Amino acid sequence: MNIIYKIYTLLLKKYGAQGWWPFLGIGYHPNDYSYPKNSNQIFEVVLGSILTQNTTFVSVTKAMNNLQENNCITSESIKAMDVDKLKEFIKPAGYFNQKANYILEFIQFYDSLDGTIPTREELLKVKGIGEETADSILLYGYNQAQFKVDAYTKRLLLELDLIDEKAKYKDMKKLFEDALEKEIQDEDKRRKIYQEFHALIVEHGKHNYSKKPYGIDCFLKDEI
DNA sequence: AACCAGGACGTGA
DNA sequence: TCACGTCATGGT
Repeated sequence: MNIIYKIYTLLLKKYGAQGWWPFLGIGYHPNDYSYPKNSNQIFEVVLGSILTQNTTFVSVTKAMNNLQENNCITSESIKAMDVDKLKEFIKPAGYFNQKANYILEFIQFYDSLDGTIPTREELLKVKGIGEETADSILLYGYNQAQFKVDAYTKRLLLELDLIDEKAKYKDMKKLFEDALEKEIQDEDKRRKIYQEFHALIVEHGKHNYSKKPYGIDCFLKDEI
């Protein structure tokens, strides 16, 4: 077992399945990786992916609830509403001016897809979708085996001495994907692990890599 | 009161 | 390419 996969097993043992997505309604379903099931649910994941940029889960949940309570959780309903209303609903998530525009930009792109699955390159051309959001959309929205890297991931890798400071997003993404491809051959099984792994890193990150100095009580340092 | 959150973009060097 | 400022609300 390589070190990356070992980190996954250790995190899973400590925190259990996180059951990320959906944000809304029925809530999280640990060990259920079947979401989303239709176009509206895919769009809901995109909304969450954009709103969650540099913001906390709780703030995004407020924004998502605002949207749902006003029946504005679909791309069609958002297109039909006033932009200022949209900004008002998503305000708790921060950067509401930018994010409102990002959402509208994505809807144009989403309509042009006509139900087909976008490539990562196509997503990256949409204003407001960077590497992490693209991977989030593909991984949790389209159930594609794309590993998502975030700030916690980099801090963890740094603290475990698996990368250096100047490691870039693609370097870290490749580190995880190469390691997990060797361990897990079945792509759909791997995709489920990608989904769970990132959620586990966030959970571990909240506890150990949120405030400096990072990782002082990180149990992974002793186990690896 | 400073710092950070499930980041991305625009700018200048 | 890369370092840096900006975007903004909300919790600790």
